[in-house]
Amino acid sequence: MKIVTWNINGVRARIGNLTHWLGESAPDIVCLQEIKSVDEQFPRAEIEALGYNVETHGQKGFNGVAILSKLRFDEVNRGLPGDDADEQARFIEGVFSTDHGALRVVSLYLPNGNPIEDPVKFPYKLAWMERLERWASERLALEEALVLAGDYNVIPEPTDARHPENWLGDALFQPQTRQAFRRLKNLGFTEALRATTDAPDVYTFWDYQAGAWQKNNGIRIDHLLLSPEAANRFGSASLEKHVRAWEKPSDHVPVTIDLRLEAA
DNA sequence: ATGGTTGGTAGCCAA
Repeated sequence: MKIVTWNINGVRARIGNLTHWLGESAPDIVCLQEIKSVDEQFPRAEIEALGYNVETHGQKGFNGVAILSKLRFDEVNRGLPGDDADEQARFIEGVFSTDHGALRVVSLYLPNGNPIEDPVKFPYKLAWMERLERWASERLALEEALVLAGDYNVIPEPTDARHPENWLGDALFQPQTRQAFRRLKNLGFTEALRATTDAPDVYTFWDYQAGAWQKNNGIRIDHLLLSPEAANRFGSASLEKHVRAWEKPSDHVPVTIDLRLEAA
């Protein structure tokens, strides 16, 4: 089973890109972030025509996440628990049936948090990470295959940036940010891409500005965390970097994992 | 080098 996370940076601006990629990559489950669309305007018909079930958690203008799946959804949950006042659409969970029991897949878009001096934005990021850790801890107790996939807006280590020195003042690379990500992982998750390779220069995002893609000035901020039950079925992770060179690309590329699971 | 680019939206904001 092929599961992918991709920050698409505007699903309506990228629908041709998305359907073409779905055709060539043929993923089973796709976690999208930054759909920048309300649910009513999500281009679901084009995607359903390719054989996918579509569940969205949209918002006007910004944010928004979705899960596309060839498997039928047994259950869908929208929003990260822990703060009823949080109206930002950054979290959706789907549950599926496989030949090895339940599979839970989350598409998450973790807050950016910049600028760090802002009285709201960076604290919101850290609070969101605390909520995620609490939620993940509860889900791990279920002892099911769980995949937390998304744009974490976290550069875990200096080797995850081409120029780490340029990110020292950035919310994506703050010590508190990195520590919160480590705390989450250390609950018992396997980080799929780093379980596959420890090579440097493995990036998932290149800014549109200043020729970042051409210079390979990237960062690795899109991650898939696997529960022990998912890690036991894990094959390998890979990047679909070629889509970054397409016309009108997203600034992120798809990150793909293979799990030895089949739809039940 | 405090630049540069993009999407969504309608003024700039978020990234």
